[in-house]
Amino acid sequence: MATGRTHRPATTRSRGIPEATVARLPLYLRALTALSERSVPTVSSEELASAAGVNSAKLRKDFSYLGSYGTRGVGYDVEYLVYQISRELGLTQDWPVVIVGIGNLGAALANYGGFASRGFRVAALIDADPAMAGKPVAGIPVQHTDELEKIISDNGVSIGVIATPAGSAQQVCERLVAAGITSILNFAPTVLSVPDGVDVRKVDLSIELQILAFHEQRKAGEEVPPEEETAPPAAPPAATVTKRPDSGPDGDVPAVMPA
Amino acid sequence: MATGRTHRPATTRSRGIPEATVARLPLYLRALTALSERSVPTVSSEELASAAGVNSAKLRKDFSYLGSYGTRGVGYDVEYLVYQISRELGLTQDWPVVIVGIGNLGAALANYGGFASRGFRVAALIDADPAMAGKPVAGIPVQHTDELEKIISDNGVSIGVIATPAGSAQQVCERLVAAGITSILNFAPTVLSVPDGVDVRKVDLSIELQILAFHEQRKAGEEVPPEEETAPPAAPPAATVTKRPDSGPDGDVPAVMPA
DNA sequence: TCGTGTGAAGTAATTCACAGCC
DNA sequence: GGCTGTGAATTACTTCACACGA
Repeated sequence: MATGRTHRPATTRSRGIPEATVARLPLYLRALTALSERSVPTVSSEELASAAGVNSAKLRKDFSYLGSYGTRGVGYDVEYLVYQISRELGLTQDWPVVIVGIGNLGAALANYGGFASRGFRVAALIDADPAMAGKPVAGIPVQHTDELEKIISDNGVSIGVIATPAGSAQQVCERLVAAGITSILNFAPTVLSVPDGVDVRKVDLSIELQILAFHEQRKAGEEVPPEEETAPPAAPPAATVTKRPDSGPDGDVPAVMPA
Repeated sequence: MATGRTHRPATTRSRGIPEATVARLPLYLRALTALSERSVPTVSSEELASAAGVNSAKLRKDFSYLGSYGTRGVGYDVEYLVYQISRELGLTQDWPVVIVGIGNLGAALANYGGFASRGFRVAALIDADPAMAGKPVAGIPVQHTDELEKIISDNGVSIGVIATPAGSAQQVCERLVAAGITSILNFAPTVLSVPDGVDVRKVDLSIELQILAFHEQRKAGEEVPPEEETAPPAAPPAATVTKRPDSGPDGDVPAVMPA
């Protein structure tokens, strides 16, 4: 999962709905919306689960936390379920969001159609570069960071997206929080620290690739058998280094990587 | 968490390392790299955990799956740990990746520095639009989809990034897999189906925002107490609809949302 | 009869708490 | 004395399997 919460221990069930379930509701919603467009009236847990890429037991259990919205022997009413999930997710109102940091990524986010179509409205684009100020991106003029507090309070924004370089992210985060933002989606490759009551989710492209590389390496390792010992890596610290019995092939050279 | 695996049940412990631990290793690595740049020689689990945004018990447990790389009473040797985690993640080799779909997002990804700096090399950019062919993005000329198979086999690419519109994603995915790709990072808002042995991770911007909206709504709901009943929503299907005792405030109107 | 809804069972992840080593 | 490493306890999540209602 490209993501993770920060505050509020994952253990806290939000209104009794497990966090893992909440994370899947948008998936179900997307599948249901597609069915709705094709005017499919009802759907079984099996069909919907398959469209959402999960198994049907999980889906039924997930829905059971919301209430009993299906009909035994029949399935779920698509339109009704779309509404119930939308309401549960808070998508029956629209949420103004601000995007801070209008570089390549910020601009891509501003242009991303998936926001507007799901109850999110880009209320403002903010960048620290004065040269950007006034330039329209995705039809919205970029405003300077100086205006940040005013923009947020004037528009009643509670969700902020950080797409700045890592070095500025914490500072931007603090200004957002001070200005009243209580939910942050962070694309900067850095850990944000926020006070209690503020939610942070992060999306880190390089972390996702690293996780893939881990599994990729494993696949490769299965084909190539033992592999002869190469010179052991960087000098261990002055300590007895034990290794798990099942630990993998030794690599070759330390190769410390840049930031 | 912006993400999730697809095949290979999450239950499968890769070489004994829990999936949840693997997902945190890149986080530790990033924190360690920062310490390394500041020439900090050793770090305690407490300090490192705080820098990575997790608690120290979790961090120590995570490291215990890799081996015993610390020194009791002292902490962990930064350089050594950087190497060990890099090796575990497969980052001591570099991984060529292809990015398919060079729109706003694809271009942003191509320009993203975090890839190159961590062992990933953008081997090629691929787009279906003939008008894009030859145009350089991030210094790399875009190639046409026709070349996809050749590019992958010529460069021995095993990791692919899909940044196409949702409608083309599955088809692109199938071509990638047929050409030998075994790990996919999917930015298209769609569920990809892949054969066994292929890993998929997804990043969906709109899903992340929806999860934030859920929690945001909850916060708002805590302030506003009971709230008078509004007219009940969309006509329920012909069935007795039960609701969980603790279910939330009723919204107002169905408001079916577009795709 | 069919498919939902859900207790119960099973599995994974987290946290506790302390023995062991420096 | 301080901090790692790890079994044990806890909590969260998933899957099973079947009663129940349409």
